[in-house]
Amino acid sequence: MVTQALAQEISQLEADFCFALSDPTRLLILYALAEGPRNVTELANELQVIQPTTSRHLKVLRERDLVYTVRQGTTVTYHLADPRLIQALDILRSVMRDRLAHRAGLMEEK
Amino acid sequence: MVTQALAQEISQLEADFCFALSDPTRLLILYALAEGPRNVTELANELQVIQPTTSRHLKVLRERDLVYTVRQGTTVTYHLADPRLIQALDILRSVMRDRLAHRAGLMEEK
DNA sequence: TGCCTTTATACGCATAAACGCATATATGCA
DNA sequence: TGCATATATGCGTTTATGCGTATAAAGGCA
Repeated sequence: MVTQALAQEISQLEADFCFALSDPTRLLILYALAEGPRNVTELANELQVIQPTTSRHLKVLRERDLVYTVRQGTTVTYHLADPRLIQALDILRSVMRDRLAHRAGLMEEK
Repeated sequence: MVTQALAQEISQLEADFCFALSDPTRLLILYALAEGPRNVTELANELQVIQPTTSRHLKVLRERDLVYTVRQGTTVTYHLADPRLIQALDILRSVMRDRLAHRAGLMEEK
């Protein structure tokens, strides 16, 4: 089937997209940017992560267009590319909460 | 702040949750299960992935409670744990589509 | 018990990710 | 040009991941 190869290709792209979400620091960056644009130094201070590490995480997000940048002199301000990212993350978070609660409930019964 | 440590812990959990979504085969498994429960052999055949690999991916999903299992004799049927997972993935997919279209538009202009 | 089917896991290999450190690059300004 | 600030990257090390092969474990049934 042609559709099989296509589905695999789309899944590859989507997995790569999700990969960007699979790091706690990157998630914190996205949540911070959801409240407003930040430059690299601000993010590093806010998240208590050293600047090179922050910059590298931002690169991962930037390469996948989850964030975009605006240069103002020497500072680079990062913006969340799409608020729906937060919407999707919130859904995942509530699913996760329910799954954890369900698991905790199972533990009590035993 | 106490909230800082808490936010980091939640982000760690959420990142771990997202990690399960960061592999194309696992995404295809979730989409397949969204159409109905499947056992391991069925999934392996459907996705053209050998059985041990399929089983390993299912373990990743199972450990995070994205899927749950029902045993019937020797066969183990996997179920999607929460339809909202697909909802979140669909949102991510549409964000991704828009980002790719945006990127393609930028390339044309050049 | 012994065999068959289904599913899970151990092992080894190749590859990729994350991080800290040092350093390079870019921009503004004196 | 020279210096300072802000950001990005190269490098080496440690750790994690994905995969194929072989094999183990679990359950049904003769």
